[in-house]
Amino acid sequence: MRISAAESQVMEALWRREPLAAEEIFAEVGRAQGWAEGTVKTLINRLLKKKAVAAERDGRRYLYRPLVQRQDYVAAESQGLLDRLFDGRLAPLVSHFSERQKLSDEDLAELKRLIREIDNGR
Amino acid sequence: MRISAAESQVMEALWRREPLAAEEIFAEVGRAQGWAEGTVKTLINRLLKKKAVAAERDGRRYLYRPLVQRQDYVAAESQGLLDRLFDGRLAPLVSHFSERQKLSDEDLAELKRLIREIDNGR
DNA sequence: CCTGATCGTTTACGAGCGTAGACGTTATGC
DNA sequence: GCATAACGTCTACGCTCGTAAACGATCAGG
Repeated sequence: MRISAAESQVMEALWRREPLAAEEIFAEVGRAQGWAEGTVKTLINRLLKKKAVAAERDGRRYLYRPLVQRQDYVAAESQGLLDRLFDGRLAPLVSHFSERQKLSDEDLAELKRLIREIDNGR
Repeated sequence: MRISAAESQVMEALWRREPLAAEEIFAEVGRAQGWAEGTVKTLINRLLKKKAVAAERDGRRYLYRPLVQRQDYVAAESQGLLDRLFDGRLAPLVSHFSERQKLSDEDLAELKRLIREIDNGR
């Protein structure tokens, strides 16, 4: 079951801190997005139905936890993009950004460091 | 104006070869996707309304050309993903894939070559 | 000319999404 | 105990998408 864009905002809040009550989720993301409280409630409910979050009672209210891991969500989204646009390969994506002058010196340095690290681990 | 997933299939066909008639687009992507011809016609029309493709008459039919460039589409999608999930930076994305064992030796080699290239250009 | 094939245009419909109000239930302070 | 505030649940509505059929115009062959 797919997590929509608005829903992912709620998930991000839960991935940052967990568990959260509806009120807290609203404070974390709803307000920033300009959402009414009802909107946040709907999103939470849809995520519950999708089994992306779990609820545990806490007195009069519920506390919510993510069931889907951010890792997995990020992996699915990234792989999807890579498959759709870059033939499933990473290098063309990096290449794309470098061609668009979207690679700062800092990015480049980070990439180098990263690659050295990976090399060391093999 | 956003290009949807199904619509992007049509765009991909036009990016590969241009211009194309509706019939050809259907042959290129519709059939592979298991779409009926009507479906392809709808997609083309929506893309026309979105000004993502242009039509020029060719006898009894139209030939379609992309108005949006693949470069731009890819850039928008990629940047969106990066912003949403990786704080707008490329290195964390690469890092993500390496952590998930999604980097083959080949990928790694390609990345190295790429970085050397970029370095030479600076 | 008329008719059928071939295009494009219009209409349709259910699902998901963004957005949110209405309604119901329950705990709690007076 | 009762009114009220605080939660969660249910209902709603317009829009986009995926999917496609129906309809209408037009060209070509008989």
